[in-house]
Amino acid sequence: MNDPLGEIREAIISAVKEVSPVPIEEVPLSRTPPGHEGHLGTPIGFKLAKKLGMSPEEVAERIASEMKLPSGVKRVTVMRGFINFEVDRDLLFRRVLELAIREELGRDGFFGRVIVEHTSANPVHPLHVGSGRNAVIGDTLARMLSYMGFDVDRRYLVNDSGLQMAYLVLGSTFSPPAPSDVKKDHWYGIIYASSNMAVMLREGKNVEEVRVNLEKLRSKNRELVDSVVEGVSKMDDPSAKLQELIRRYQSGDGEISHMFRRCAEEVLLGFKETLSRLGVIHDAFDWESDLIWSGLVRRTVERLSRYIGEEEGALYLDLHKAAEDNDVVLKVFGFSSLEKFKQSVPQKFFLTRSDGTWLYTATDIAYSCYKLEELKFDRCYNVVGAEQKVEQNQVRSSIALMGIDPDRLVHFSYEIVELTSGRMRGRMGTYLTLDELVDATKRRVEDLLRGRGMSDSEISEISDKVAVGAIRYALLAVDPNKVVRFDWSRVLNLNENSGPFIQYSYTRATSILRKAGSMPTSFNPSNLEEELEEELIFKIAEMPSIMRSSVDLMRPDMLIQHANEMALLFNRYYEKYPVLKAEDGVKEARMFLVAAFKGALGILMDLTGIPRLDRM
RNA sequence: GGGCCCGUAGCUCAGCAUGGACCAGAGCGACGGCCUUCUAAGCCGUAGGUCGCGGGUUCAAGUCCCGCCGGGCCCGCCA
Repeated sequence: MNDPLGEIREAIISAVKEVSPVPIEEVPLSRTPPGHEGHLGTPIGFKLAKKLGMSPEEVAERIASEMKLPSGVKRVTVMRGFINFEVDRDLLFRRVLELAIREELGRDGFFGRVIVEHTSANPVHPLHVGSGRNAVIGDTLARMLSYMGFDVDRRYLVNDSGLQMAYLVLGSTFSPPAPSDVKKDHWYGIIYASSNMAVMLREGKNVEEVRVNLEKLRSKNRELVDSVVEGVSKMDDPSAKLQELIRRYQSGDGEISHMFRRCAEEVLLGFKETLSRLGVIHDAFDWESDLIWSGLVRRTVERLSRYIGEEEGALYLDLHKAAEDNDVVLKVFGFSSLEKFKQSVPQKFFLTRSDGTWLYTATDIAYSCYKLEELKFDRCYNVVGAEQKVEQNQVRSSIALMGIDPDRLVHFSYEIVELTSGRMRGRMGTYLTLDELVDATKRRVEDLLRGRGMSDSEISEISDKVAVGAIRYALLAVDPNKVVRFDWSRVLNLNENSGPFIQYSYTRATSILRKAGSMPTSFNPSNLEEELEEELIFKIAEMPSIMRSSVDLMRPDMLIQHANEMALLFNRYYEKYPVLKAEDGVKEARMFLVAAFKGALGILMDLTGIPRLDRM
C-alpha cells in the first residue's frame, strides 16, 4: 500500500516480535504533542509492560534497540513507555508530497472481487433522505474499496415481488394516466401511499393518523389521491386482491407481470435520475422476480430442507434446530451458548406464505448465493438498515448452513434519518424526497452565487456541485450507527464543517496553482519549516491508515472528518503564509505542498463523492 | 420480557476500534476583531463541559467490565 508511514509501523511490529512472544497486529502511531521529542510516537511500552512483566520504559527500550531504523526516520528515542520517532524531513516529506501529488496515497493492488449492494429501496415511492443515506454510504464504500484495490460491483436488488409492489399495482389500476411531464417515482409514490392508506382505512387501522396524512397527500394531487382511495375502498376484499397479485406475479402470469414490471421500471427510471444527480451509479440491477422465475429461490431453499418445517402451508426455517446441529449459526448471531441463543433469537423465520408465495428473506438467501456462488464474488457488503439486523443474520446463517463462509456476507448497517416531524413512512407519504432536498439546496447555493459576475450556466454548474457536496457531506458525516435527525439548517450550512467548506479549501489550492502558471520541477523539503506545514504534511500522511480504518470499521464518516481537519489546517495555512510571494526556494516548496494538499484532499473528495471544482 | 444501538458544551457532532502525550476537540449559535496582499463559503479571539448515573479493573478510564437511568430499533406469513 502506498503508505508513507507504513514502514514505521512495520518496523515496530517486527521489533515487537523479537521482544514479545505474542505478536501485535496494529500499532497506534500518532503525532507527539508539542514540547515532546520527535514527530511520531507510540505508547507501545505501556501496552506490553504487563504481558512481559517489565516496566513500560524497559519494554520501550528493548523494542527500540531491536528495531531496524526505518527509512525516513532519523532517530528513535524512548520517553517513559513511548517510543518516539524523529523523521528525516527531507526523505519523508518528499515521499508524502509525491504520493499525494500523484494521487496514489493509500492506493493498492488487486485484493479480490467484492459486491457492494446498496440503496435497493422498494420501487414504490421516490427515494427519500433515508434512502439517500443508504445510497451515499454504499457509494462511498464502493469508491473506497475500488481505490484500495478491490474489483467492485455495485448492485441494486429490485424488490418487486412483495406486498409493497402489490399495493402499488393495485392502486395504479385506479389511477388516471400519468402526465408525461411528471417524474414517475413521485407519481407512483402518491398512488402507493393512497393505496396503503385506503386499505388501512377499510381495516380501521390508525384511522386518525391516516386521515391527517391523506389530507396532506391531497395537496400534492387531489384527483389522483381521491381516485385511488375511492377505487380501493369500493373493493370487496383488497387484502385478498393483494395476495392474488403477488401470487400471479410470482408465478409469471403474463398480464400481471406486465403491470408489475411497468410500474417498477418507471419508478426505477426516476431513481436512476435522482441517484445520478448525487453521483451514485450502479453496475447492475438484479430483479427479485427473476430469482424466483429462474427457480433459483426454490433450488436454494431445497438445500436447507433438513431444517425446514411447515405451518398451515407456509414454509419456515427452524433456526434453533439448525443451531443444535451446526454451531456456525451461534457464531453468526454472536452467541457462545446454545441456551442463550435460544433465549434471544426467534426460533424460526418464514420463507413462504401459506399460498406458497416467497417472502423476502427467502429471495434474499437465494440472492446471496447468487452473488457469492454463481457470480463468484469473494465478499458482498449489504448496505441495509440497522433494523434489519435479525433478517441479515438469518440470511447469513442460512448460507452458512449451505457451507458458505458467512463472513463473506457483511451487513453494513446504518441508522435511519429522522425528520423533526418524526420517522419517514412511505406508506403514509410522510417523507422528504431526495429530489426536493437537492433542488432546495441547489436553489440556496444559486442565491449565494448571484451577483458575483458569473454566467447563468456557470452558476448552474457550480451550484449543482456544491449542492451535491453539501448533501453527501451531511449524510456521510455522522457515524452510521447513529440516527440522523434531519435538519435543514445543517444541510444548508455552507460554512465550516460542510461539503462546501471542503470544496472551498480545494478551490483555494487550485487557485494558487493556477495563478502560478506552472509547477516548478523540484523543491527542497527543508524549506518547509513552519509548524503548520509539518502538521499539514502529517495530516496528509495519515490518510492511508484512515482509509483502512474507515473500511474495516465501516465508518465512512472518518474520511469526512479527516477531510475537514485537512481543510481546516490548509485554510489556516493559506491565511498565514503567502505562497506565490514567498522567497525563492520557499515558494517552490510551498507550491509542492499546496499541490500535495490539493491531490490528497482531491482523493478524499473523490472517495466521498464531494465534487471537485476549481471555482466557487 | 429478551436482543441490538445511542447518551460528550445551549444545538449538531468528533474522540472509544488500539486505555497513555487530552488539565476533553470541532462546527453552529452568541460576543469582539481581520478584506489596497494567492477567492472573507475564510481567518483570529472570548464565553460555554460533574464526558447520563453508580461501582469495578488499572500505575493510568471519555475510552475496558458490571449494574442502573433515559431515548431509539428489532422480536411480522412486511421489507
